[in-house]
Amino acid sequence: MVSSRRIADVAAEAGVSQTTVSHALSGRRPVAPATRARIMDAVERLDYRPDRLATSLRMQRTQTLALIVPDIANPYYPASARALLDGVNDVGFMTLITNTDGDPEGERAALQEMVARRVDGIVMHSLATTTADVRRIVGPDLPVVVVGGLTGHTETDLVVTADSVGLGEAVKYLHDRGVRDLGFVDGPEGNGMYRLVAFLGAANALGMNVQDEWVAHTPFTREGGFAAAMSLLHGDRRPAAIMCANDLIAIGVMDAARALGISIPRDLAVIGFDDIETAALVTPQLTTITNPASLTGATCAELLLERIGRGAAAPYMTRILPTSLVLRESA
Amino acid sequence: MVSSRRIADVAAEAGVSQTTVSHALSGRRPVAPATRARIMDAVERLDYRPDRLATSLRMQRTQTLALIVPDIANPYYPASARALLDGVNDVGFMTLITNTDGDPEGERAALQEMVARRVDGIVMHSLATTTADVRRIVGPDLPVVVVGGLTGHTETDLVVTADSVGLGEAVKYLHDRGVRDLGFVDGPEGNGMYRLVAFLGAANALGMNVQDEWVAHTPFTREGGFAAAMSLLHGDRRPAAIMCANDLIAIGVMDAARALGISIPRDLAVIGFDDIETAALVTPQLTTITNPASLTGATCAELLLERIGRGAAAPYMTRILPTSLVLRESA
DNA sequence: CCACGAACACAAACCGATTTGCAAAGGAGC
DNA sequence: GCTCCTTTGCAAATCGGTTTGTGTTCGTGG
Repeated sequence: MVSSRRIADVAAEAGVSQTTVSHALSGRRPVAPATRARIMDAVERLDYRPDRLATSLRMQRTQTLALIVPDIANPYYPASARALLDGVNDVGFMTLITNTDGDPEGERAALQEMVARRVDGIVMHSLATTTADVRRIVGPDLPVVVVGGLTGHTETDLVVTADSVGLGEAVKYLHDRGVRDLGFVDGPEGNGMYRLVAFLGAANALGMNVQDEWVAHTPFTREGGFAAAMSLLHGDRRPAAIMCANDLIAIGVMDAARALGISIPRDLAVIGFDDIETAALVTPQLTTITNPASLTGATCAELLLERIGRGAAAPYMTRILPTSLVLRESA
Repeated sequence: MVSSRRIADVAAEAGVSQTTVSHALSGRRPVAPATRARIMDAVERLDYRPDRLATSLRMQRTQTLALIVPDIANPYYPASARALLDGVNDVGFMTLITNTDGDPEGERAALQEMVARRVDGIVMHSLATTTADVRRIVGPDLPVVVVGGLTGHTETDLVVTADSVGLGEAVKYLHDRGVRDLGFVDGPEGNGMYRLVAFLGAANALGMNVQDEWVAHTPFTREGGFAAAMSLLHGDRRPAAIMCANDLIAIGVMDAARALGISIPRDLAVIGFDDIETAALVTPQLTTITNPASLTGATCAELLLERIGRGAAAPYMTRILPTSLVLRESA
């Protein structure tokens, strides 16, 4: 109630030394039951709560994690963030969240700031930074989970979705329905382009026709998808289907089709990526590829806690999460 | 790169005292340009970055804020959070985010934890705690902005939306269209029920017929809305319109109507609250009341920074943000 | 040649906790 | 009644910075 109490106040109130209070609270050394009771009583009376700052400085751990995302307002991230927060709150961690807008410089700055704040671990949804870059910035010992990087050689723990599986399913589905002319609207250039690459691989494997002007880059937003599709659909020959790097882009593409009087899915099939909640609510309902956001967040929490428990020496871990095609109305 | 450097290392590298390094970096005392250059050089070479923990402990400010929300995965909050984060990042603040699920005990625990972590300020979307409770928990001096509490006597800074304005518009709109029988699906009982109260006020003023069994409480989710509507629409006499405490509930209500073969808006009008992005994408498009999420977050940032600048003595501030009816297809 | 100011070093206090080495008190065993 | 051990408490060092008071050195102007 009054100004915040220090451990010395508690010691005075209980008539013991600071040391004894600390030991009573942490249990690192035995304290007589009667003494402990007096101390607890004083703690209660003074409404004492240890300063986590001082504790952190002394213990060299902050019980704090960092979550670095491109944009928390992008509907994919909140679900993932929620699962992460739930997973780590149980063991007393709080989480600092920051946005980078996918900007490499922003990602670097965010990492440095988090290091300076001595977080115990970082979860990063990286678009523009490799795990090697990350490791170089944060130093060799800090637990880091990168979401969505490249598998294979990695210098952080990794959670990836098997995008190529879902994308392959989707391309095959379109192929089976007779589609041959395919477009793809990717995120901004230099975002890693994993999905574009996986898409092109699958499309090539089935001999699909993907013309260069049917591949566009745009921000991961509804507006971005709209703009990209408007120019992409204006050529004299247009693709029979457009796949997108996320659902918001796909919704924007559907906006554009509507604006141009193109019927979905009859004249144009549209497939998104992520399966955000909205995907099932739009008209027509969006056919998309599930990207298990909540599972991703929970897996990050698991990996990070395991890493914190095992130390930096243990080999890096990679978890691959499944994706799959969800058929609805847009394709 | 190597393990993290301390200020003493920089002092040694530059051949000056620790004191001079600190002064050079903070500018609190003059340092000769040549010396400063040597120091900056050493900082660069060693990749030194001051330990924010130690600085925070000494300076008694953490450059950290807390954002306490019921559920970051609820689509209303991310937009608000993003605006808040943007507003305070510019001045070097990072933000701890935590979820309470609207649980009073969770809200109390979150507040206490944030106080123990010595955050410089708190933004709380409160459902179950009064500003007086908050003030008692955090002590008299900590800057706090509560979103969505009761205006009038308050013990924190306050950002509220003028819910009654939008609700009044909506009720009047329905009245003008000849609707007399009205229902309301509110959030969980004990959530403050500001919207229910405002709704009832507006409905009474126009002589609407709001039967007790047409008012329900349910979680702020799609599933909650569905369940509430299923039982609400089962009576032998049902309302001609249902208004809801948020859009997710409203979407659930529409699910229920569809399941029961009730046509919207012909047989039942549905009006939501918040105008989340999805509202414009569902079918039929949801008529709802705008709740300017992004503006709310930005306003919280402003208020908090102003409060931090002015100190605890300045009188509490209240900002009232506009809401208004957005006509779409569901009513 | 002296006075004065600027630049900087040095040592120490401080923020608020944890942890260690050491000493005192108390009980058990003989 | 004495020794030995266990239990418990105290003082001080520590985490890594910031800040202050004092002292030293150097350069400049009178």
